[in-house]
Amino acid sequence: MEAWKLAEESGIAGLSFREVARAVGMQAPSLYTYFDSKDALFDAMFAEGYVQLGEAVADWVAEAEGQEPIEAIGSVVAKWIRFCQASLARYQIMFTRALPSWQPSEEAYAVSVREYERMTVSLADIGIVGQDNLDLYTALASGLAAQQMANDPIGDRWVQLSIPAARMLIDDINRRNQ
Amino acid sequence: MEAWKLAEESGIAGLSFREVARAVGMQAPSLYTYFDSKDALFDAMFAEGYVQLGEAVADWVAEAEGQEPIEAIGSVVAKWIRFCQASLARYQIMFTRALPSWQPSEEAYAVSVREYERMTVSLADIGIVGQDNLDLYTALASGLAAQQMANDPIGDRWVQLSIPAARMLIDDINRRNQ
DNA sequence: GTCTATAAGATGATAGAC
DNA sequence: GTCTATCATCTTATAGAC
Repeated sequence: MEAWKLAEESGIAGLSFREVARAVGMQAPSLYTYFDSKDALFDAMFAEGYVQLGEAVADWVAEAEGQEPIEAIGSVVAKWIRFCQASLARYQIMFTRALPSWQPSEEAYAVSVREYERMTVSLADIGIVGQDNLDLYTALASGLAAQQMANDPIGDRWVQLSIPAARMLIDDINRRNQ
Repeated sequence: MEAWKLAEESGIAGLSFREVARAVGMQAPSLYTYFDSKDALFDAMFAEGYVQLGEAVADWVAEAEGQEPIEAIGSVVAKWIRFCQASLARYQIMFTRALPSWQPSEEAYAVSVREYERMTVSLADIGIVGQDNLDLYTALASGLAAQQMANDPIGDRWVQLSIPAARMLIDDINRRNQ
């Protein structure tokens, strides 16, 4: 999908249907054969982003196999932040409300829900269960990513805090479970 | 500033200079008397957002006077998330890279730095010092806000986790300081 | 300071030929 | 399926009258 590259410069909200057509060697009307509207294009990008995330997470989880919970979570979060950094546009459409007037279709949304549910299974394996704990986990991870993207988009200032953050969370959960 | 209202519907990236002029009872060319360009308007909005935040934070800190660190931080974070929820456009321009091709001017940026430094002083008062601890704090707070804005923009699902999150952070810092 | 008029161009989307 | 041509509208920004 060429659209990702084009959306990097001015953000997902600045993406032009015409430009996407041009980038794939078409005129704009021809692209309407593949996408009914610009919103349908956003929809495809949203779903594709979650498919990419699903494949990546499978690898990350496999690589973390056998590690202690803190290292496992910390390393997966660090890789997830890198995944966000790899594409601002993808990050914006998947995880923020950069396009308030756009909503994913039911089908596209279902893809993201499936990915969330897979995440909850992985987290349950290492003892993170319950909605509040899951919400605290997503807040911590997305906060590291948000700060990294906003204040150090090509560096690793918050990436480096992934392990300390994971330790903080795991210790907190263990303490409350005593 | 009428511009905020207009930017809510389609996000800060969808804000139109023309529309802003209209909303304040002017034609677009007249508004150029006050702002040299659209970027200059963004600049003024960015700076105004930080002025509003500064005033609000002063109140929040006063209200938290005498509370224990956990309650003090938790209540300020909860109020900060509400501040973000009050305006998506303000949240986007102040805390995200929703406009990748726009950068605040040096003067506007200085306003945000001053606000950050005031925050570090308040946090130092309750024992949160050192860049890593500050970065962990901003990650935690901005993560709660990011999840709230993206997944429950008018609710309080992550707002309610402000105190538990503050407890997690303070306990973690205390443990490391032992 | 504010206006009308306009430049110069982009946008999403459609009609209809081939 | 892809194209040219076009619609209708939007955009930022400027020139110049009052």
